[in-house]
Amino acid sequence: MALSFRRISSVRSVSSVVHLQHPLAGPALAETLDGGQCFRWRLAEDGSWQGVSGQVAATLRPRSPTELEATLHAGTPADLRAHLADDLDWHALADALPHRTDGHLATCLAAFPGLRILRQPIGEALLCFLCSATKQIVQIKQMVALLAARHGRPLAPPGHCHPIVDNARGRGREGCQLLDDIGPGDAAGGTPGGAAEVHALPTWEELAGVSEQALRACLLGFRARHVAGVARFLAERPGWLEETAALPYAEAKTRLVGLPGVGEKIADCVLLFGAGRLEAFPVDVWILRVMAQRYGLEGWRPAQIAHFGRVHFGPLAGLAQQYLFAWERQAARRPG
DNA sequence: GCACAGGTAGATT
DNA sequence: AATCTACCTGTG
Repeated sequence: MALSFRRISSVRSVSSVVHLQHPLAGPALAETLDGGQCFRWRLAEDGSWQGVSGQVAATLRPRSPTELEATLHAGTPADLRAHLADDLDWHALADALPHRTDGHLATCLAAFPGLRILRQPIGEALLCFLCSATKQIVQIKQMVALLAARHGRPLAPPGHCHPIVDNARGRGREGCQLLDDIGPGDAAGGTPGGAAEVHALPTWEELAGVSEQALRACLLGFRARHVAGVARFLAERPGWLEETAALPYAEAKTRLVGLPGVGEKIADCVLLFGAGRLEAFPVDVWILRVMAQRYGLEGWRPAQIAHFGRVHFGPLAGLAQQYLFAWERQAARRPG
């Protein structure tokens, strides 16, 4: 199979080495896990990546461009493999973008070789991007962490929280400050002082039972009304999201845009990150800036930019968007 | 104190 | 159909 898991510890252990079929390292790894396409991965102080998606909770340690040491706190290797979308050749996909005739795109590709679009459960993508409206990534992560800690189901029993890693003494402790830790100064909702449990994001069924006030308490602000509205809508329509994910792109997008709080941009994010539709081309303020400043499309409106993107970048426009976004964020962090 | 943040929806021109 | 504006709230 694409990606094999070789156990490196005892029978009960959850630690494995993930052999990637396609290289994922350096800036591409960081940008894939923490570049605004998902909001539950974070870089720990020891250099490991800790994250949750669906039923997966994992700590990843890069060993080589094609090897990740993966400690699974919850979920299966197959789940992790699917989340990382290692069955697709992301270098080949990037090479299929029009970088030979687009110098700026070529620059972005060279800066983040191997950048991926992760596969997230569509319901989680919808929830996260409903929270994203006019918020910075740090704050979206905060909201999502609170939603999981207060309203999500525990993913692993408390005793399961210390991974056994037998090739080093006592390493693995850091796996425990995982995920539901929401930073200093945030008293409520957490497990006081003790080892944090790993929680999944609440399902939409679970969210239907959460009051708008409780959602606001998770720092959602006006987005709480949108989340509550979507929860009410979906509660009466089991399978609606999954059916939507299976529809052709245009039809799926039309359905999503009908949800409260979901416009063109969020619908495209849900389809790109939650339904594997690489043709979806979300147009946000960053992309608007990129197109104005680097493609000379000053004054174009979002709908025009979206059309340009689909035509210019083609069926993998969403991947191009992620590269452009990554480059622009890096430029913003390090001017000059 | 004030603008701004990976937007959306409803009102106004 | 293009252009405002309110909507929440943490951060600089």
